[in-house]
Amino acid sequence: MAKLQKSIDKRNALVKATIELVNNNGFHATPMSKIAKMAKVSPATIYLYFENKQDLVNQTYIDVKAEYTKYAFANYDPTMPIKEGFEMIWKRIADFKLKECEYAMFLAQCDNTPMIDEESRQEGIKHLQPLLDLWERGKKEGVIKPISDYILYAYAINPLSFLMMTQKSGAFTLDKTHLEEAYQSAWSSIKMCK
Amino acid sequence: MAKLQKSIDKRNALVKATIELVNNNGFHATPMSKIAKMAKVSPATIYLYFENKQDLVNQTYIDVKAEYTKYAFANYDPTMPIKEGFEMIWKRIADFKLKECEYAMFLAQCDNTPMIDEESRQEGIKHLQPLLDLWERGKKEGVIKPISDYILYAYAINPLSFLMMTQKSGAFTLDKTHLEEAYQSAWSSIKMCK
DNA sequence: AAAAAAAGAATGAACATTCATTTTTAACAT
DNA sequence: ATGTTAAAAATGAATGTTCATTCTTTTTTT
Repeated sequence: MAKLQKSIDKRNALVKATIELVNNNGFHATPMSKIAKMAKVSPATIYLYFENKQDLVNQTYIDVKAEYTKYAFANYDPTMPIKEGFEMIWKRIADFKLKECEYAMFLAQCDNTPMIDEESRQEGIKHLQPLLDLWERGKKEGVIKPISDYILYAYAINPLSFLMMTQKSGAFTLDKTHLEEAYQSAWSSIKMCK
Repeated sequence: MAKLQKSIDKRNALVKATIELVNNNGFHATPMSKIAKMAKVSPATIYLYFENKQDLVNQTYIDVKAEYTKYAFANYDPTMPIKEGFEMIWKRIADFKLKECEYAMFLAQCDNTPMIDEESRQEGIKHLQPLLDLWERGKKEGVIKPISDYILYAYAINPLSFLMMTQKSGAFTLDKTHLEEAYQSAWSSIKMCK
Protein backbone atom coordinates (compact mmCIF):
# COMPACT_ATOMS: atom_id res chain seq x y z
CA MET A 1 0.00 0.00 0.00
CA ALA A 2 1.21 3.50 -0.73
CA LYS A 3 2.86 5.33 2.13
CA LEU A 4 0.43 8.22 1.88
CA GLN A 5 -2.61 5.97 2.08
CA LYS A 6 -1.24 4.24 5.16
CA SER A 7 -0.77 7.60 6.83
CA ILE A 8 -4.30 8.63 5.99
CA ASP A 9 -5.64 5.35 7.30
CA LYS A 10 -3.77 5.76 10.54
CA ARG A 11 -4.95 9.31 11.02
CA ASN A 12 -8.51 8.23 10.32
CA ALA A 13 -8.25 5.40 12.81
CA LEU A 14 -7.12 7.88 15.44
CA VAL A 15 -9.95 10.26 14.68
CA LYS A 16 -12.45 7.43 14.75
CA ALA A 17 -11.15 6.12 18.07
CA THR A 18 -11.33 9.60 19.53
CA ILE A 19 -14.97 9.95 18.54
CA GLU A 20 -15.91 6.58 19.93
CA LEU A 21 -14.12 6.98 23.23
CA VAL A 22 -15.22 10.55 23.82
CA ASN A 23 -18.81 9.55 23.06
CA ASN A 24 -18.76 6.70 25.51
CA ASN A 25 -16.62 8.07 28.31
CA GLY A 26 -16.41 11.82 27.83
CA PHE A 27 -13.32 13.84 27.14
CA HIS A 28 -12.29 13.72 30.77
CA ALA A 29 -12.07 9.95 30.72
CA THR A 30 -10.39 9.21 27.43
CA PRO A 31 -6.63 9.01 27.86
CA MET A 32 -4.29 9.09 24.91
CA SER A 33 -3.23 5.56 25.78
CA LYS A 34 -6.76 4.26 25.17
CA ILE A 35 -7.07 6.16 21.92
CA ALA A 36 -3.79 4.64 20.80
CA LYS A 37 -4.88 1.17 21.77
CA MET A 38 -8.20 1.44 19.96
CA ALA A 39 -6.48 2.77 16.84
CA LYS A 40 -3.92 -0.04 17.10
CA VAL A 41 -1.04 2.33 17.30
CA SER A 42 1.58 3.27 19.85
CA PRO A 43 0.84 6.32 22.01
CA ALA A 44 3.96 7.93 20.62
CA THR A 45 2.62 7.64 17.10
CA ILE A 46 -0.27 9.95 17.87
CA TYR A 47 2.28 12.73 18.18
CA LEU A 48 3.44 12.20 14.62
CA TYR A 49 -0.04 13.11 13.44
CA PHE A 50 -1.18 15.61 16.04
CA GLU A 51 0.57 18.19 18.16
CA ASN A 52 -1.08 17.12 21.38
CA LYS A 53 -4.40 15.96 22.79
CA GLN A 54 -6.07 19.32 22.29
CA ASP A 55 -5.01 19.39 18.66
CA LEU A 56 -6.32 15.87 18.15
CA VAL A 57 -9.73 16.75 19.48
CA ASN A 58 -9.86 20.06 17.60
CA GLN A 59 -9.04 18.37 14.32
CA THR A 60 -11.52 15.60 15.00
CA TYR A 61 -14.20 18.22 15.56
CA ILE A 62 -13.41 20.00 12.30
CA ASP A 63 -13.38 16.71 10.40
CA VAL A 64 -16.76 15.66 11.74
CA LYS A 65 -18.30 19.07 11.18
CA ALA A 66 -17.13 18.94 7.57
CA GLU A 67 -18.69 15.49 7.13
CA TYR A 68 -21.92 16.83 8.56
CA THR A 69 -22.26 19.79 6.25
CA LYS A 70 -21.06 17.85 3.21
CA TYR A 71 -23.81 15.37 3.87
CA ALA A 72 -26.41 18.06 4.54
CA PHE A 73 -25.95 19.86 1.25
CA ALA A 74 -24.99 16.90 -0.93
CA ASN A 75 -28.01 17.08 -3.19
CA TYR A 76 -29.12 20.64 -2.58
CA ASP A 77 -29.12 23.11 -5.41
CA PRO A 78 -29.34 26.84 -4.63
CA THR A 79 -31.80 27.43 -7.45
CA MET A 80 -34.46 25.26 -5.86
CA PRO A 81 -37.63 26.91 -4.53
CA ILE A 82 -37.33 27.83 -0.85
CA LYS A 83 -39.74 25.33 0.58
CA GLU A 84 -38.40 22.46 -1.46
CA GLY A 85 -34.79 23.38 -0.73
CA PHE A 86 -35.43 23.60 2.98
CA GLU A 87 -37.19 20.27 3.04
CA MET A 88 -34.32 18.66 1.21
CA ILE A 89 -31.66 20.07 3.53
CA TRP A 90 -33.72 19.37 6.63
CA LYS A 91 -34.25 15.75 5.68
CA ARG A 92 -30.59 15.24 4.90
CA ILE A 93 -29.65 16.71 8.28
CA ALA A 94 -32.21 14.50 9.98
CA ASP A 95 -30.81 11.50 8.16
CA PHE A 96 -27.32 12.36 9.22
CA LYS A 97 -28.19 12.95 12.85
CA LEU A 98 -30.13 9.75 13.16
CA LYS A 99 -28.03 7.45 11.03
CA GLU A 100 -24.57 8.86 11.68
CA CYS A 101 -25.40 8.97 15.32
CA GLU A 102 -21.78 8.66 16.41
CA TYR A 103 -20.83 11.79 14.54
CA ALA A 104 -23.86 13.72 15.72
CA MET A 105 -23.31 12.80 19.35
CA PHE A 106 -19.73 13.87 19.17
CA LEU A 107 -20.74 17.24 17.77
CA ALA A 108 -23.37 17.70 20.45
CA GLN A 109 -20.76 17.09 23.09
CA CYS A 110 -18.28 19.49 21.50
CA ASP A 111 -20.88 22.19 21.01
CA ASN A 112 -21.95 22.18 24.64
CA THR A 113 -18.55 21.96 26.29
CA PRO A 114 -15.41 24.08 26.53
CA MET A 115 -13.62 21.10 25.01
CA ILE A 116 -12.88 22.71 21.64
CA ASP A 117 -10.77 25.79 20.99
CA GLU A 118 -12.60 28.89 19.87
CA GLU A 119 -10.64 28.94 16.64
CA SER A 120 -11.68 25.44 15.61
CA ARG A 121 -15.24 26.23 16.60
CA GLN A 122 -15.28 29.16 14.19
CA GLU A 123 -13.77 26.99 11.51
CA GLY A 124 -16.60 24.50 11.99
CA ILE A 125 -19.37 27.06 11.54
CA LYS A 126 -18.27 28.29 8.14
CA HIS A 127 -19.69 25.44 6.10
CA LEU A 128 -23.27 26.21 7.07
CA GLN A 129 -23.46 29.14 4.68
CA PRO A 130 -25.77 27.57 2.05
CA LEU A 131 -28.52 27.23 4.63
CA LEU A 132 -28.12 30.84 5.72
CA ASP A 133 -28.27 31.89 2.08
CA LEU A 134 -31.48 29.93 1.59
CA TRP A 135 -33.04 31.68 4.57
CA GLU A 136 -31.90 35.04 3.31
CA ARG A 137 -33.64 34.35 0.03
CA GLY A 138 -36.71 33.03 1.83
CA LYS A 139 -37.01 36.19 3.88
CA LYS A 140 -36.81 38.36 0.76
CA GLU A 141 -39.56 36.33 -0.90
CA GLY A 142 -41.71 36.58 2.22
CA VAL A 143 -41.74 32.81 2.71
CA ILE A 144 -39.55 32.68 5.78
CA LYS A 145 -40.12 34.73 8.93
CA PRO A 146 -37.88 37.78 9.00
CA ILE A 147 -36.12 36.82 12.22
CA SER A 148 -32.54 36.17 13.29
CA ASP A 149 -30.79 33.19 11.75
CA TYR A 150 -29.97 32.02 15.25
CA ILE A 151 -33.65 31.75 16.07
CA LEU A 152 -34.38 30.01 12.80
CA TYR A 153 -31.62 27.51 13.49
CA ALA A 154 -32.76 27.03 17.05
CA TYR A 155 -36.22 26.00 15.89
CA ALA A 156 -35.67 24.44 12.52
CA ILE A 157 -32.51 22.44 13.03
CA ASN A 158 -31.43 22.23 16.63
CA PRO A 159 -34.38 20.14 17.83
CA LEU A 160 -32.94 17.30 15.77
CA SER A 161 -29.97 17.20 18.11
CA PHE A 162 -32.27 16.74 21.06
CA LEU A 163 -34.22 14.03 19.28
CA MET A 164 -31.00 12.29 18.34
CA MET A 165 -29.90 12.31 21.97
CA THR A 166 -33.16 10.90 23.31
CA GLN A 167 -33.15 8.29 20.58
CA LYS A 168 -29.59 7.37 21.51
CA SER A 169 -30.51 7.14 25.17
CA GLY A 170 -33.11 4.57 24.20
CA ALA A 171 -35.99 6.60 25.59
CA PHE A 172 -37.83 6.45 22.30
CA THR A 173 -37.37 5.74 18.61
CA LEU A 174 -38.12 8.12 15.79
CA ASP A 175 -39.94 6.33 13.02
CA LYS A 176 -40.98 7.67 9.62
CA THR A 177 -44.17 9.18 11.03
CA HIS A 178 -42.38 10.96 13.87
CA LEU A 179 -39.90 12.31 11.40
CA GLU A 180 -42.65 13.74 9.25
CA GLU A 181 -44.27 15.32 12.31
CA ALA A 182 -40.94 16.76 13.32
CA TYR A 183 -40.45 18.15 9.86
CA GLN A 184 -43.87 19.79 9.95
CA SER A 185 -43.04 21.35 13.31
CA ALA A 186 -39.76 22.65 11.95
CA TRP A 187 -41.39 24.17 8.91
CA SER A 188 -44.29 25.60 10.93
CA SER A 189 -41.89 27.37 13.21
CA ILE A 190 -40.00 29.24 10.48
CA LYS A 191 -42.47 29.76 7.62
CA MET A 192 -44.50 32.93 7.34
CA CYS A 193 -48.03 32.44 8.60
CA LYS A 194 -50.67 33.18 6.00
CA MET B 1 -23.82 30.81 63.32
CA ALA B 2 -25.56 27.48 63.78
CA LYS B 3 -23.57 24.40 62.90
CA LEU B 4 -26.18 23.21 60.42
CA GLN B 5 -26.22 26.51 58.58
CA LYS B 6 -22.46 26.50 58.29
CA SER B 7 -22.56 23.03 56.81
CA ILE B 8 -25.21 24.08 54.33
CA ASP B 9 -23.18 27.12 53.36
CA LYS B 10 -20.09 25.03 52.81
CA ARG B 11 -21.92 22.51 50.72
CA ASN B 12 -23.44 25.29 48.64
CA ALA B 13 -20.07 26.92 48.13
CA LEU B 14 -18.74 23.62 46.82
CA VAL B 15 -21.66 23.17 44.47
CA LYS B 16 -21.32 26.73 43.23
CA ALA B 17 -17.60 26.37 42.63
CA THR B 18 -18.20 23.15 40.74
CA ILE B 19 -20.68 24.84 38.44
CA GLU B 20 -18.41 27.77 37.77
CA LEU B 21 -15.30 25.73 37.11
CA VAL B 22 -17.01 23.10 34.99
CA ASN B 23 -18.66 25.85 32.94
CA ASN B 24 -15.40 27.62 32.29
CA ASN B 25 -12.98 24.75 31.93
CA GLY B 26 -15.02 21.61 31.39
CA PHE B 27 -15.19 18.60 33.66
CA HIS B 28 -11.90 17.29 32.33
CA ALA B 29 -10.07 20.37 33.52
CA THR B 30 -11.54 21.02 36.95
CA PRO B 31 -9.52 19.30 39.64
CA MET B 32 -10.81 18.85 43.15
CA SER B 33 -8.01 21.11 44.37
CA LYS B 34 -9.38 24.04 42.35
CA ILE B 35 -12.91 23.40 43.51
CA ALA B 36 -11.65 23.39 47.08
CA LYS B 37 -9.73 26.59 46.58
CA MET B 38 -12.66 28.40 45.01
CA ALA B 39 -14.96 27.25 47.81
CA LYS B 40 -12.35 28.32 50.38
CA VAL B 41 -12.12 24.89 51.87
CA SER B 42 -9.49 22.20 52.16
CA PRO B 43 -9.58 19.44 49.52
CA ALA B 44 -10.08 16.96 52.32
CA THR B 45 -13.22 18.75 53.44
CA ILE B 46 -14.95 18.01 50.16
CA TYR B 47 -14.96 14.38 51.21
CA LEU B 48 -16.96 15.18 54.32
CA TYR B 49 -19.78 16.35 52.10
CA PHE B 50 -19.43 14.15 49.05
CA GLU B 51 -18.27 10.60 48.48
CA ASN B 52 -15.99 11.47 45.60
CA LYS B 53 -15.75 13.67 42.53
CA GLN B 54 -18.46 11.76 40.66
CA ASP B 55 -20.83 12.12 43.58
CA LEU B 56 -20.10 15.84 43.80
CA VAL B 57 -20.95 16.39 40.16
CA ASN B 58 -24.03 14.15 40.32
CA GLN B 59 -25.40 16.02 43.30
CA THR B 60 -24.61 19.34 41.71
CA TYR B 61 -26.57 18.26 38.65
CA ILE B 62 -29.58 17.23 40.69
CA ASP B 63 -29.48 20.47 42.69
CA VAL B 64 -29.39 22.61 39.57
CA LYS B 65 -32.10 20.61 37.84
CA ALA B 66 -34.30 21.08 40.88
CA GLU B 67 -33.67 24.84 40.82
CA TYR B 68 -34.60 24.88 37.17
CA THR B 69 -37.91 23.14 37.50
CA LYS B 70 -38.82 24.96 40.69
CA TYR B 71 -38.33 28.21 38.81
CA ALA B 72 -40.18 26.99 35.75
CA PHE B 73 -43.38 26.10 37.58
CA ALA B 74 -43.24 28.70 40.35
CA ASN B 75 -46.37 30.53 39.29
CA TYR B 76 -48.06 27.90 37.18
CA ASP B 77 -51.39 26.54 38.22
CA PRO B 78 -52.67 23.30 36.65
CA THR B 79 -56.16 24.69 36.26
CA MET B 80 -55.06 27.39 33.81
CA PRO B 81 -56.18 27.18 30.20
CA ILE B 82 -53.66 25.33 28.03
CA LYS B 83 -52.42 28.20 25.99
CA GLU B 84 -52.03 30.50 28.94
CA GLY B 85 -50.37 27.83 31.05
CA PHE B 86 -47.90 27.01 28.33
CA GLU B 87 -47.02 30.62 27.79
CA MET B 88 -46.42 31.08 31.48
CA ILE B 89 -44.17 28.04 31.79
CA TRP B 90 -42.34 28.84 28.56
CA LYS B 91 -41.58 32.35 29.63
CA ARG B 92 -40.37 31.26 33.04
CA ILE B 93 -38.06 28.72 31.42
CA ALA B 94 -36.81 31.37 29.01
CA ASP B 95 -36.18 33.69 31.91
CA PHE B 96 -34.28 31.04 33.75
CA LYS B 97 -32.15 30.02 30.82
CA LEU B 98 -31.24 33.56 29.95
CA LYS B 99 -30.87 35.04 33.40
CA GLU B 100 -29.55 32.06 35.32
CA CYS B 101 -27.16 31.43 32.52
CA GLU B 102 -24.63 29.70 34.75
CA TYR B 103 -27.13 27.09 35.77
CA ALA B 104 -28.44 26.61 32.27
CA MET B 105 -24.98 26.19 30.81
CA PHE B 106 -24.10 23.65 33.40
CA LEU B 107 -27.21 21.65 32.58
CA ALA B 108 -26.49 21.82 28.86
CA GLN B 109 -23.06 20.43 29.48
CA CYS B 110 -24.35 17.65 31.69
CA ASP B 111 -27.14 16.73 29.31
CA ASN B 112 -24.82 16.32 26.34
CA THR B 113 -21.98 14.46 28.03
CA PRO B 114 -21.47 11.12 29.78
CA MET B 115 -20.44 13.17 32.80
CA ILE B 116 -23.48 12.32 34.94
CA ASP B 117 -24.53 8.89 36.15
CA GLU B 118 -27.64 7.43 34.59
CA GLU B 119 -29.32 7.28 37.99
CA SER B 120 -28.88 10.99 38.67
CA ARG B 121 -30.02 11.76 35.16
CA GLN B 122 -33.29 9.90 35.80
CA GLU B 123 -33.68 11.72 39.10
CA GLY B 124 -33.33 15.02 37.26
CA ILE B 125 -36.06 14.28 34.74
CA LYS B 126 -38.79 13.60 37.28
CA HIS B 127 -39.59 17.20 38.10
CA LEU B 128 -40.77 17.99 34.60
CA GLN B 129 -44.07 16.24 35.12
CA PRO B 130 -46.34 19.32 35.28
CA LEU B 131 -45.38 20.26 31.73
CA LEU B 132 -46.09 16.75 30.48
CA ASP B 133 -49.45 16.86 32.24
CA LEU B 134 -50.26 20.16 30.58
CA TRP B 135 -49.49 18.67 27.18
CA GLU B 136 -51.55 15.61 27.93
CA ARG B 137 -54.51 17.86 28.69
CA GLY B 138 -53.81 19.97 25.60
CA LYS B 139 -53.86 16.93 23.37
CA LYS B 140 -57.21 15.80 24.80
CA GLU B 141 -58.67 19.24 24.18
CA GLY B 142 -57.35 19.26 20.63
CA VAL B 143 -55.19 22.32 21.28
CA ILE B 144 -51.80 20.59 21.19
CA LYS B 145 -50.61 18.34 18.37
CA PRO B 146 -51.06 14.68 19.30
CA ILE B 147 -47.38 13.84 18.99
CA SER B 148 -44.72 12.42 21.28
CA ASP B 149 -43.72 14.50 24.29
CA TYR B 150 -40.14 14.20 23.16
CA ILE B 151 -40.94 15.96 19.92
CA LEU B 152 -42.96 18.60 21.73
CA TYR B 153 -40.05 19.23 24.08
CA ALA B 154 -37.57 19.27 21.23
CA TYR B 155 -39.48 22.07 19.52
CA ALA B 156 -41.07 23.99 22.31
CA ILE B 157 -38.38 24.04 24.97
CA ASN B 158 -35.06 22.80 23.74
CA PRO B 159 -34.40 25.64 21.30
CA LEU B 160 -34.02 27.87 24.33
CA SER B 161 -30.90 25.95 25.26
CA PHE B 162 -29.40 26.67 21.89
CA LEU B 163 -30.31 30.34 22.12
CA MET B 164 -28.84 30.52 25.59
CA MET B 165 -25.57 29.06 24.30
CA THR B 166 -25.28 31.45 21.38
CA GLN B 167 -26.12 34.32 23.65
CA LYS B 168 -23.45 33.19 26.07
CA SER B 169 -20.91 32.88 23.27
CA GLY B 170 -21.56 36.53 22.50
CA ALA B 171 -22.68 35.83 18.95
CA PHE B 172 -25.93 37.65 19.51
CA THR B 173 -28.23 38.98 22.21
CA LEU B 174 -31.85 38.06 22.68
CA ASP B 175 -33.90 41.13 23.37
CA LYS B 176 -37.60 41.35 24.23
CA THR B 177 -38.61 41.25 20.56
CA HIS B 178 -36.52 38.18 19.82
CA LEU B 179 -37.99 36.50 22.82
CA GLU B 180 -41.50 37.16 21.61
CA GLU B 181 -40.59 35.81 18.17
CA ALA B 182 -39.08 32.76 19.76
CA TYR B 183 -42.19 32.23 21.81
CA GLN B 184 -44.37 32.46 18.71
CA SER B 185 -42.17 29.89 16.98
CA ALA B 186 -42.42 27.58 19.97
CA TRP B 187 -46.17 27.85 20.12
CA SER B 188 -46.55 27.51 16.34
CA SER B 189 -44.61 24.30 16.38
CA ILE B 190 -46.76 22.53 18.95
CA LYS B 191 -50.27 24.00 18.62
CA MET B 192 -52.87 22.33 16.43
CA CYS B 193 -53.18 24.10 13.08
CA LYS B 194 -56.65 25.36 12.40
C1' DA C 1 -12.46 17.35 77.72
C1' DA C 2 -14.48 14.43 74.44
C1' DA C 3 -16.33 14.45 69.84
C1' DA C 4 -16.83 16.44 65.39
C1' DA C 5 -15.12 19.11 61.67
C1' DA C 6 -11.51 20.85 59.10
C1' DA C 7 -6.98 21.30 57.60
C1' DG C 8 -2.53 20.55 55.06
C1' DA C 9 0.60 17.34 53.71
C1' DA C 10 1.35 12.74 51.94
C1' DT C 11 0.32 8.82 48.85
C1' DG C 12 -0.06 6.29 44.97
C1' DA C 13 -2.11 5.95 40.57
C1' DA C 14 -2.94 7.77 36.03
C1' DC C 15 -1.71 10.49 32.55
C1' DA C 16 0.35 13.43 28.58
C1' DT C 17 4.35 13.70 26.46
C1' DT C 18 9.18 12.53 25.17
C1' DC C 19 13.23 9.52 24.50
C1' DA C 20 16.14 5.95 22.80
C1' DT C 21 15.63 2.03 19.75
C1' DT C 22 13.82 -0.72 16.31
C1' DT C 23 11.33 -1.39 12.07
C1' DT C 24 9.82 0.00 7.64
C1' DT C 25 10.27 2.43 3.41
C1' DA C 26 12.12 3.54 -0.91
C1' DA C 27 15.95 5.29 -3.72
C1' DC C 28 19.67 3.52 -5.75
C1' DA C 29 23.42 0.25 -7.26
C1' DT C 30 24.40 -4.18 -8.75
C1' DA D 1 15.09 -8.74 -9.56
C1' DT D 2 18.02 -8.19 -5.38
C1' DG D 3 20.82 -6.27 -1.90
C1' DT D 4 22.33 -1.83 0.44
C1' DT D 5 21.62 1.99 3.04
C1' DA D 6 20.06 6.32 4.71
C1' DA D 7 15.97 8.53 5.97
C1' DA D 8 11.32 8.25 7.81
C1' DA D 9 7.95 6.15 10.68
C1' DA D 10 6.76 3.67 14.46
C1' DT D 11 7.43 1.72 18.84
C1' DG D 12 7.57 0.54 24.03
C1' DA D 13 9.44 2.14 27.87
C1' DA D 14 10.64 6.12 30.51
C1' DT D 15 9.70 10.83 32.63
C1' DG D 16 7.86 14.13 35.29
C1' DT D 17 3.53 16.08 36.47
C1' DT D 18 -1.03 16.31 38.00
C1' DC D 19 -4.62 14.64 40.43
C1' DA D 20 -8.13 12.15 43.47
C1' DT D 21 -8.15 10.50 47.69
C1' DT D 22 -6.48 9.41 52.44
C1' DC D 23 -3.85 10.09 56.71
C1' DT D 24 -2.41 12.49 60.70
C1' DT D 25 -2.72 16.52 63.17
C1' DT D 26 -4.98 20.73 64.55
C1' DT D 27 -8.97 23.50 65.41
C1' DT D 28 -13.68 24.11 66.62
C1' DT D 29 -17.81 22.80 68.80
C1' DT D 30 -20.61 21.32 72.58
